[in-house]
Amino acid sequence: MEAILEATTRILRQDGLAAVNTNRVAELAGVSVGSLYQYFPSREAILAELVRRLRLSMSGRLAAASRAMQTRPLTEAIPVMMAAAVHAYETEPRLTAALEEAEARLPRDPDVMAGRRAVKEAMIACLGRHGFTDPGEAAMDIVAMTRGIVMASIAGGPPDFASVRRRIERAALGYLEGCPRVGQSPSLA
Amino acid sequence: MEAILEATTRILRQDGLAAVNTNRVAELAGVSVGSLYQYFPSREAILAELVRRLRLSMSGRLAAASRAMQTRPLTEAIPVMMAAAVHAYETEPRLTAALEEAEARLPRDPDVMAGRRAVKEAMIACLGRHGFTDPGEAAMDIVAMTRGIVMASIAGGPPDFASVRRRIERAALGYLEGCPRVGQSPSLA
Amino acid sequence: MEAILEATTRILRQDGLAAVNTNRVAELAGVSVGSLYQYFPSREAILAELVRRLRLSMSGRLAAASRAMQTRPLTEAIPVMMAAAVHAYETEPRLTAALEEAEARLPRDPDVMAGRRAVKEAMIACLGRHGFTDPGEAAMDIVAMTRGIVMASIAGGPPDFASVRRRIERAALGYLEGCPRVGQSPSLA
Amino acid sequence: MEAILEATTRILRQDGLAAVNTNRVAELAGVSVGSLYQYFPSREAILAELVRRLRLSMSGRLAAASRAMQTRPLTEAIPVMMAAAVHAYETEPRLTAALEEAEARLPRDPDVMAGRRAVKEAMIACLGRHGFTDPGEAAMDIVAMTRGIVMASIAGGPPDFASVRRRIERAALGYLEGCPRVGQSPSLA
DNA sequence: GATGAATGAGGATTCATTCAT
DNA sequence: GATGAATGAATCCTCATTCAT
Repeated sequence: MEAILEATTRILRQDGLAAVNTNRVAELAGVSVGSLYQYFPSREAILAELVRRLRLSMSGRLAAASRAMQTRPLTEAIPVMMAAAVHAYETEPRLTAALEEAEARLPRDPDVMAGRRAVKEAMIACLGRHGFTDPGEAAMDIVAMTRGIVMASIAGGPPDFASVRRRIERAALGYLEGCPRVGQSPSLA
Repeated sequence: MEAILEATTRILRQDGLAAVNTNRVAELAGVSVGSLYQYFPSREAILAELVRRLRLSMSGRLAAASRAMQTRPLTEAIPVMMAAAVHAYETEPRLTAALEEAEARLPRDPDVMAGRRAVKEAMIACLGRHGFTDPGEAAMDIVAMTRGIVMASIAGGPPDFASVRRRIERAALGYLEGCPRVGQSPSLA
Repeated sequence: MEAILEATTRILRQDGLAAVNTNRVAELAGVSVGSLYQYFPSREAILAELVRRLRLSMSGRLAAASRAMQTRPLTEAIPVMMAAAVHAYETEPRLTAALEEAEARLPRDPDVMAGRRAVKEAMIACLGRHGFTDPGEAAMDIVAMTRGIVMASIAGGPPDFASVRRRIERAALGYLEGCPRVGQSPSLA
Repeated sequence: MEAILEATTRILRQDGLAAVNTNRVAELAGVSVGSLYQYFPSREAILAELVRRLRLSMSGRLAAASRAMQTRPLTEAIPVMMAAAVHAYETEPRLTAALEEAEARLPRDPDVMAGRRAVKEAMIACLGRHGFTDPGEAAMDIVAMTRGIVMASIAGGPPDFASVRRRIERAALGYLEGCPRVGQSPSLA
């Protein structure tokens, strides 16, 4: 079972979503197609599981960052949050992109939705502490901007992730600067 | 020929890229498969043509906006630019998303690349006029952020585009606020 | 009409029988498919006409050689006959091979059969004059051997036709040496 | 797998190469198209395997004949060699012709080339023992003549193979009579 | 007569899934 | 539980032929 997921991961990383077919996965995993179907009811189910794990690890990482930054000023928290958000893209760009592609094709999975929500919650928690009026909207946008910049950066071969992170921080902080807050101090710090 | 493109467009809009197959396109277009292949050498060619048209219209729209805003302050130019950039997503969210997916799968097409470059050039032209040190990077990031926010907004059903546009402007202006400029005035206006 | 045959010939020569399709022929001939079908009822008919012409030219050439050698000894006649038989392969190896392939696929055509018969008759006339008991059989075999050697020689790129001709003469004369004759002289000359 | 080859063989024998298509083969073999593709990667591969087997059996038969005739005079060896060379055409004329046609269309296969070479080598071994100056050329020509006569005999329905063999022997011996040899005796025996 | 757009049956190939062993 | 051979619907594409203009 782990072998099946591992094999799928490898194919996703190397040749993308379209190259994932049950026969190839089974062969690479060293099991038979029959066994594959014993553990997963369908090809989709394998991908769904992988997507679930990705979302879980992402949300876990962001939640941890959010907790760690609980008492820190925004200018310090945002870079840490952004690093957490970008982590998967940075370490596994092709795999992550392929899994996001898979996620888009798959029917809505509750666990995946929960993971996405958790990512947002972590951001919301972080932003809420700093008095933003609509932390949900801001969280969603920041995550979306981040994904946008990272995906575009990846598209042209492996990018300089230091630069990517710097620009993401700039985008996030810039965006937040324009967001309405209750009783805010003039600076974000 | 237009009928074929129209049929493909309809399928793309309704059921996404995976649902586009030559038989269905031909049927919906009211022609035979043979005729389809008389006008397009392959399934890919149909999609390529549609992608090309999308890129062309996008770049045209942005170039026009850039020209129109030539002498205006950034705070006025950015909203106009952003509206132009988002137009396709706003009017045809599912179709546009499907075509972007198609674009990713298709081999690099010179016209499409030119279209993409033109979009960036329009942004660069606009930003360059306001003294940004690296307008290319800023242009790429703003376009990427924009796409990110729009795609995320679309994902959960048809969004309130007025809100989307407002947030995109906020993101773009916020990002630019943090960008290095030569001899810049303290404000963006 | 000649243009159609000419175009077909060109395709046959360059890309072989499988590459002959009505659209390509029409295009290369500079006419429309419709016109093509005005002159020839089917794709096969075009090929049949070409095969017919090949057989006609072959039989004409051999008949002429046979007539010219009417009063000459076999050792002189055979080289001339062989040269005539091989002429088409020598000048148009690819085209001739392609047409023989076509002939094999086509339904028996009376004209083509007549041409084949005429080739045989020319050989028979030549051999009959020299007292062979079964000139028909000998003629058929000599023609067949000739084709065999030529086709095999051609298979490995353009051969040295001087050598090919010499070997064919050797084969033909050697074969005839072993054939029963009525009142034959001990030598073939 | 054997069933697939058997079905293909049957179609080849009955209706020739053009009639071989994967659907028909699968149906006649009593398997699904999917199964066919489990055993053979393509239509060509099926034909290639059949061609390979034909070449193998031909070369095996000729090599055996060559070995058996190692110490016998040419006049005795040639009939045996010719019988071996013609065997496939004699027992399966239509199938053999169809497979040779297939071979011509298929990309060069190393095994098939080896088989062809082996056929020639067997002839060369046999001829070399009798002092022919250029046994390679003679071998090629004799094989080619043989094929030529057999194919032509076959063309007009199933021939009298006793007669065919006799004529092939005559052709081979006659050809060899005219070939240069080192220190040869006046007769071929 | 000429045109060439339209037709659609036919053919090769893929791959998710099943099920007898 | 495991296996992997078998399935066949689905898909892309070709090309001989027709027929309205």
